[in-house]
Amino acid sequence: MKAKRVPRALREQQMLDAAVKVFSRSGYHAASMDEIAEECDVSKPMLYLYLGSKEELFAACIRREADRLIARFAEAADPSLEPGDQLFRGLTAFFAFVAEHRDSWIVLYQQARAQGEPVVAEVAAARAEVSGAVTTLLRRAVREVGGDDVPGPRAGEARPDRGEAAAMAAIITGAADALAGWVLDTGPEAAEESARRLMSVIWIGLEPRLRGARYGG
Amino acid sequence: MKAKRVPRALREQQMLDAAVKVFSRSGYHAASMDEIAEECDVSKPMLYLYLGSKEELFAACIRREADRLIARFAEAADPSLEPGDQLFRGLTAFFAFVAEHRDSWIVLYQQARAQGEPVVAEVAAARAEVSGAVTTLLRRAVREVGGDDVPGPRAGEARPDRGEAAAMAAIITGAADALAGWVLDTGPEAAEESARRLMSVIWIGLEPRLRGARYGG
Amino acid sequence: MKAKRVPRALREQQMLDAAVKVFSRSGYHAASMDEIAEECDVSKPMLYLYLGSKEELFAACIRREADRLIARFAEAADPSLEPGDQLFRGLTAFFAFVAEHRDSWIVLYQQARAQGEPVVAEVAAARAEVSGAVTTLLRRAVREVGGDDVPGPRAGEARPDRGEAAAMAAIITGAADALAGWVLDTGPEAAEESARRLMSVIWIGLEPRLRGARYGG
Amino acid sequence: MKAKRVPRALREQQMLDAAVKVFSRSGYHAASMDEIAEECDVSKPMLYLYLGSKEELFAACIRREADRLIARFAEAADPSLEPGDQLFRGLTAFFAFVAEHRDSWIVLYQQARAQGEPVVAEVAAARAEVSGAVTTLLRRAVREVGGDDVPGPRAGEARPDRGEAAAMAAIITGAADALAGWVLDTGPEAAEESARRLMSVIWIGLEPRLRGARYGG
DNA sequence: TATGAATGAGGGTTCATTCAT
DNA sequence: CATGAATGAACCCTCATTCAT
Repeated sequence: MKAKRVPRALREQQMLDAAVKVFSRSGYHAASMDEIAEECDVSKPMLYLYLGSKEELFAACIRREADRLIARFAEAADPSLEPGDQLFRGLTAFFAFVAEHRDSWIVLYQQARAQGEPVVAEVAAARAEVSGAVTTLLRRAVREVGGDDVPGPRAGEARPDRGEAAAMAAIITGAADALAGWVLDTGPEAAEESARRLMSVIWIGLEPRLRGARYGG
Repeated sequence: MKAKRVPRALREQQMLDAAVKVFSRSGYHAASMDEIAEECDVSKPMLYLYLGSKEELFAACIRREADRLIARFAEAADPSLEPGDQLFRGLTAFFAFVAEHRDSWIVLYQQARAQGEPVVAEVAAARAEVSGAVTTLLRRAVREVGGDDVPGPRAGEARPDRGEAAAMAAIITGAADALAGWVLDTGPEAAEESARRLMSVIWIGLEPRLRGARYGG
Repeated sequence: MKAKRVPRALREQQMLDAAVKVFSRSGYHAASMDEIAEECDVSKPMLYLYLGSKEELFAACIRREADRLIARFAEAADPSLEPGDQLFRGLTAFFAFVAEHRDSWIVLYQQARAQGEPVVAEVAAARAEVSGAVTTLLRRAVREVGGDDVPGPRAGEARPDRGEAAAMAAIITGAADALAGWVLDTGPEAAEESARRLMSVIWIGLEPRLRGARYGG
Repeated sequence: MKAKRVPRALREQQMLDAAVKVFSRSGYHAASMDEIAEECDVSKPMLYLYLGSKEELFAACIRREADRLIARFAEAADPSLEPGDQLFRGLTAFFAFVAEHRDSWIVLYQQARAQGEPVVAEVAAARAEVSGAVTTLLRRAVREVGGDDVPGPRAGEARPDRGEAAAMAAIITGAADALAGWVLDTGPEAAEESARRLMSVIWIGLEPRLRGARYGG
């Protein structure tokens, strides 16, 4: 109860920790500033002094956790590897992150996606960054595999275009997201195992796809 | 002010329509009963008289929309077809539903997943029903493809077990979910096209997978 | 559900019955017109058509039950008896009434006394009528016992004046009231027994009092 | 608008003061939290922050006022006195309390008795404590007067039993209650005068009664 | 005679946010 | 650096009451 003097930088981290915990537990709207303040043993005025407002606080959470996640993914997906391995390692890092930072992931993916208006922007940006990394990876894969420039899929030609890379990235991140949720609900398993599960479904199909193969040929 | 007499059964549908619209726009918590009442030109007491409470109203929305979606999917995924076609038609129906009932889908998938506690159950149930249909489909596919009984993947054997069918269903619905979101953000395209996109990624890989092939050998 | 045509006079009684039941159960404010309408299987508009408003409905209840109670008391307290017997019989009738018409009594005494403003008048009037009967009885007793005219108690003289008769009536009705409540809480006993209990406390003291004896005198 | 800083302990008392005033004026149900908040120049959230809810606020009022009343009574009814004096002094204290704390008494006795369900418990408990004090006093009186053990009144024997002591306590408190109301309605008089009035009716009869005399015996 | 459909108004409760210390 | 005290604004819900049939 007696508030020990704590330097600002540290306090802010404690606040973000508490906020992530509470946001993940109750969702953005249902979470209350009282709850968060209590969780980190600080009075509400401090919260406002340091983080500005509920919305800004939430945005700060999103930013910090997204940065952490992206760092993990980027670090693992060494660009010197070939695309398949890159993706596999990246996904492994992702599942490891989810297991370690359960709350962070819940806020990023489950809670955040939903809200109306004010909050959406932050999360959309964070998510875009993540799937942007995957998109980049896929584009490189296409180039390496196919060689020449890539026309759209609609015109009858086979190889995927830029837009389609984004669609695939959406599919992959969505699938990873869902699988992470499934693992969290079902019981833990090694991050590598989850990554392999996912790769087994998508990559075997994705590789030929990158060469132009399509379902319904 | 208006007070046009409308029979109960009809009014309830109007109310659900309005509620779906508002919930999809603002999310469960941010949506207010006033907003919903205004949206369907009815006073709040009528909402409460017919639908009971905000929570019950939300549950009724979820139920109605989930039933619609499941009906569409089930109707399309004719069990007499072979598994690949079944899934393709089912997904096509799904994407068509999302395009037609944008709000319904948003409530079911985007808004619903997030909330803390009270609402989650309804949505979880609805989602379970959907991915349950896919799981069933995959199990049948495994049987048809593999012939004999199916051991687990952890023990070193190759073919996916029952739990893994659920994981795959999660992956597929998650991927479909994400792709639907991408289509909604990016601009419309034919439902068949989206389904083909998705099948191109997952089915080409899934079929060998059903026979026991795995990534990373 | 199908409303059988019922003549107005009868319906009104049914409504009052239901209202008494509900008012006694929940109190004036907490009772809702819906509850009452449902209790007597009639639609709310009928309630309003016949009884006017919640307040009027309550007043009608009070009036009817108070009249019943007063009739019982008056009938029993035969003025040809001597005062002690008169009171004893009156009280016996009162306790019998309470036992038979539990709800009526609760509304009259427990619920009714409390409310703020609008309702109070009706109840005050009814109660005044009851204790008025007792006051009359006591005045006659004083006359019979004492003979001559009665000065006030403040001037040093002994015999009770008119005001004091009212005070005594208040004491007696209050005591009867409390004892009735006690009996209701504790378990039933014969009305005569209750009356005797009460008389044993008050009358033995009251009789000398009527002659001018006082405590601390 | 005002926002004068007042320490919590004090504010709580102000709130209880205001609440007692308003509850006594309008009754539990009819009283609104807005009214109470306005009465003590505080915003509603403060009320809720400090006292929890309307029900808890009411309970707190009851508790505080009941404690005050009981303290007054107990302090006056010095157990070293003989029973009659004890009761006389206790009643005097009671009537003094009623005159001084009109609202408190109204809440305790008039308003509180009535309500449906939630509130009843608190008041019942408080009232039980009061008449418990009287019961104790009567029991001691019985012992002092009668000497030996006390059988029930139903079996033909004369002296009152334990249950009957409670009945008598109910009678006495009910009578005091009623007389207090009468005094409040009629105009003030000295507390001693009221107590003497009441003793004159009940004690002269009660004393013989304690020895076994009965009406109609 | 009888009712399903409808509402204005208000009550209890909570929340994000800010002073004054 | 830190907080207890305070509030405007909403939100969910319910009620007494009335049309239109």
